[in-house]
Amino acid sequence: MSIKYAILGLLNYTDMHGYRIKEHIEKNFGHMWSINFGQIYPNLKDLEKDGYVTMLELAPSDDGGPHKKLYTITEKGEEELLRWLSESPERPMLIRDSFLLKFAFFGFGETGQALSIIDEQIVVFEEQLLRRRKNHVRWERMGVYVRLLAELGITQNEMYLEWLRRARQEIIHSDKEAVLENA
Amino acid sequence: MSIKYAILGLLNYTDMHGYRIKEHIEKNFGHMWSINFGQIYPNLKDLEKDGYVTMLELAPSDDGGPHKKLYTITEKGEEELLRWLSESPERPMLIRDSFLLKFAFFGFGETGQALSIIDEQIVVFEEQLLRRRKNHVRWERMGVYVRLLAELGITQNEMYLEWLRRARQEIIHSDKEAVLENA
DNA sequence: TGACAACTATATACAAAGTATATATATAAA
DNA sequence: TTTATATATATACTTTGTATATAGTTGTCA
Repeated sequence: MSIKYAILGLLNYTDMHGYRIKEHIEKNFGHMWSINFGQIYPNLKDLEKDGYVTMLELAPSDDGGPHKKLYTITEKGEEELLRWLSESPERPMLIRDSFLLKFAFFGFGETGQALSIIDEQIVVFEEQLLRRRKNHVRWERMGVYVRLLAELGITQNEMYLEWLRRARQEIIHSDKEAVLENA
Repeated sequence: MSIKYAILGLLNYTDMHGYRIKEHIEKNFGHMWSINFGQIYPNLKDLEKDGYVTMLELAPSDDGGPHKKLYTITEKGEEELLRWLSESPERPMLIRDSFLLKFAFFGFGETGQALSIIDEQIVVFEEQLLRRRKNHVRWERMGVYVRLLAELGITQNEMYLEWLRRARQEIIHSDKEAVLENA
């Protein structure tokens, strides 16, 4: 239900076609948000059907480029976006993360395997943190809200890395204890 | 794909039926994870079809209670769980949160509305933090991994609350500046 | 120049995750 | 004894996410 509003929100900045929407999300929110064409095109159709956007079909000859469908938000669409903005968000966020799920069951497997997967995660999030810090400069000029979101991403990333490193240490520690108890 | 492994992991602790699985998740991970019967029952059927679990049908007369289907993990199921544990998690976590999405577009709406939604979020996460802290004592006895997960939840929650409060202040600040500029 | 890769662009089938609701029995309470 | 609540399963449906097909455009390099 919220993907429709994500698209509507982007179209409220500027007219776009599906491909451009994906590109925009990837460039600006690629580290914390991703979307697929399989979600974009059907949703654009629905938004048009509901009268929230209008579609202008551009034949290849019109601008030299490939066949495009340019979408523009309507007045009804803007109203709907504002209505949604003023509405309380449904339920609090839920974290669906296959690493954390795995982590919960690491006790059933071998400590060595757990540690090497944790090490992989540390690398992944170190790289992500670098990307986020690099992007932060660009986002600073895009208004409070976008800047604050970017800062949340960075803080959350730093905290998560700290936790991963601490987890690593504590797992090693508790493993040694277990070995001693068995001796 | 990972819900199957969540169920398999729980069944590796002890035999359960669908209703009990939901109850268990709600009690222990209800603040960070939720699951529906519509996900549990079809997945249990699939797991049985694939030979990862066996099912024992209990008629109402057998134990006095209502009709139950007790599921037990098989050796093949345990092997599959261990194989999955040793595998690198697919892609890093992605946060799907309707509040944060809304936040990105708050600039299109009125500052007052944004602030009141932020205030609601603060209340929600203050309550959640209390629940998490209360549960922490119970989780301390459940091994390193579960304890570390609980601690991640608490730290993440504290950090998020701090961010919400800071965001609130900075939005008010930048709103005053905007008013002055217009004057 | 002409073949081939990379990029732009849309579309659809499919799978997984999540929501809503229906059904039935058992137990507790009023 | 009726009613509400808890236990238990099932299924239809919606939303989200993945994979893949199709087609024109641009760039390149042999």
